[in-house]
Amino acid sequence: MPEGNVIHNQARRLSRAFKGKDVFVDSPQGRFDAGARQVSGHRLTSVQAFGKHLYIGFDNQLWVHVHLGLFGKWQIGRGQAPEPRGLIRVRIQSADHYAELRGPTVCEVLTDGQMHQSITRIGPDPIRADADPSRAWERIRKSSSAIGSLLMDQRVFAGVGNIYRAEVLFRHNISPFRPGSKITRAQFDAIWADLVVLMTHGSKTGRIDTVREEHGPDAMGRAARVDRHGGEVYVYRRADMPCLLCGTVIRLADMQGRNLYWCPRCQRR
DNA sequence: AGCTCATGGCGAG
DNA sequence: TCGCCCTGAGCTG
Repeated sequence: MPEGNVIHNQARRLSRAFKGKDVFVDSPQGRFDAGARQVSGHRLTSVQAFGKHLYIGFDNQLWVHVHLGLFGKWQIGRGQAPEPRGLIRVRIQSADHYAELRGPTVCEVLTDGQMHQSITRIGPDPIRADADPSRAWERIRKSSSAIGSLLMDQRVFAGVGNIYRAEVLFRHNISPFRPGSKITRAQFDAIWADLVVLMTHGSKTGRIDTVREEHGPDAMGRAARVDRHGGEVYVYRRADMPCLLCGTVIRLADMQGRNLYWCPRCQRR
């Protein structure tokens, strides 16, 4: 259940384990048999992350494109792969590592042309050095949609998910309901710069920590929330608990089918 | 055993 | 906006 930071983290780990190696690829579950056959036995040449999308390249000019969706999970280990347990869509094995993929929403083989076509549909990714934030700004400044929606739109901010959305808006005192057109250039620049720092950090740790040092464990005499995913956050999954900065009860609403958390006092329209 | 929930995204209406 | 797809964990009985 990953946001872009986790995909980048896994891309690095997959690269370290398999890049430059001849790999055996199969699908114990069977749903990716045909795809696995197209790349198995080939040298794995590249692992790229764009937002929440992962592309694994092989020396026959084919890519395996993976999107984990809400349930997908990679498990990477050293040594021999264990007996398959549960539903394993894809398994990659080299002489000394193995990786298991479960529950992805997308798992498909792409040609080189299709892969490049695919990445043009993905917006700028704050974790990538080659990202162009002006593409995001151009969409936001003329949009009447709520900024809370725009942050979740992968054509606007690639890799931002429900946790970063809630947390970055809290950090900038912006209501998730404010329309994109009411976001100033300075606010956008600050949000983007913050996402670069937060998400790059998150890609190294594999978790999402957003609480500023000065608001650490003793803010208002309350411990900052350590969420189930392992990171320390201000508002995410803290509905009905007091805001760490002002004590107001954190609110929960449904925004396009996803849980939205915010502090109605700290975050202004 | 069965239900609910989750860091996502798509297509139908 | 809704329903549906993907899987497993953590409850409840």
